[in-house]
Amino acid sequence: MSDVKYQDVARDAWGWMLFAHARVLRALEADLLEQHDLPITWFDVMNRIREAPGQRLRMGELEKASLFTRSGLTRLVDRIEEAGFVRRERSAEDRRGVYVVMTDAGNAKANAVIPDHGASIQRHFGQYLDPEDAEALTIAAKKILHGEPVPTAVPFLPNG
Amino acid sequence: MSDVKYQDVARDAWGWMLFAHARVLRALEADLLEQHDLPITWFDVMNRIREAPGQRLRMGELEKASLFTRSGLTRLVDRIEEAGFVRRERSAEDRRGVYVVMTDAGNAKANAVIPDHGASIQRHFGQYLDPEDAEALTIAAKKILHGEPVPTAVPFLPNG
DNA sequence: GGACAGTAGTTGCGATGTCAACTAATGATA
DNA sequence: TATCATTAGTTGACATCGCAACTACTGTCC
Repeated sequence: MSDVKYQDVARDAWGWMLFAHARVLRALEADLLEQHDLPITWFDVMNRIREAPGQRLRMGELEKASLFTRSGLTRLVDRIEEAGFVRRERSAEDRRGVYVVMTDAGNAKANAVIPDHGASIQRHFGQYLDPEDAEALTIAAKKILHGEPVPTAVPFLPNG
Repeated sequence: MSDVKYQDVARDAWGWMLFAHARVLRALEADLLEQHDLPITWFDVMNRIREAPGQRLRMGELEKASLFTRSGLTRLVDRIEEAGFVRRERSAEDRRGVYVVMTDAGNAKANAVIPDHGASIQRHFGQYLDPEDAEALTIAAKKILHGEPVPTAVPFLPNG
């Protein structure tokens, strides 16, 4: 197989991946909003904080885990905080820093949402894949991310 | 393998796919903007029009191919038109309708961009995948899109 | 041929995200 | 301790996108 042809294979894969990604994401967003009135970006941020030790995370760490920009996160956390699902705490050690912390209301909300969201992923994504397909997809994605920093836990929504 | 475990496999795959998607898309966008001062959304729309018979496409067809909403496309086409890469022509048969048509400047721009964009895809995506990985990814993506309408040609950027 | 449902596309408004500039705190250097 | 580069996070200005409402045109039904 020539180099040119291989490039075509890769380019095709990228195109199809993009299309599939967009369709699934839209469906998941719609489900979450309809069933729980929760934007998927909020849910993603909340899950990352829940996964962190002490259920709290600095803005900078959230940025690395979420692929949002810092300023985008500031505003996103503003909204989630206003809804009462997280709160900000100034860091004692470094007074520039802020911890974003889960609230009880936030944890309750997340616990209510997670089963339905898992079902949504199954319905719009997993249902169509054999286990080998899913494994292959995971392997390919990890290769693409190669040396770059990746989330420690598997995300529900890495990029908002 | 239990159902629960299989759901986890699928959910993991979705998470990793999302992360990989976001990273690659950001890199491609940045390259295209830096090398050719062209937003990737513009490039995507232009390519879809180029692929269409007569290098022209109705707004509604563009909507199906791009996963943008109609109103989003109206404004996106506004901007591309203002830059001179496409133009609108009212349909003769149906005077409600509009064709978006490539201009010479638009074709020249696309021709200049395509090789570099292909190289970007290779650099940020294809480089890390064996041919089998890329094939598996394509197969999985097609399965996910199952019965839904899909683009006739493989897109560079399906979802803007 | 007049009413009216349906279709094509645009527009007003609001929501969300980015970039660059900013404030505030830290830490190293002298 | 004064200076200054660096880091954490926020804010202002702006761009983009979606939903719902709108205009304009088509085609059908009576």
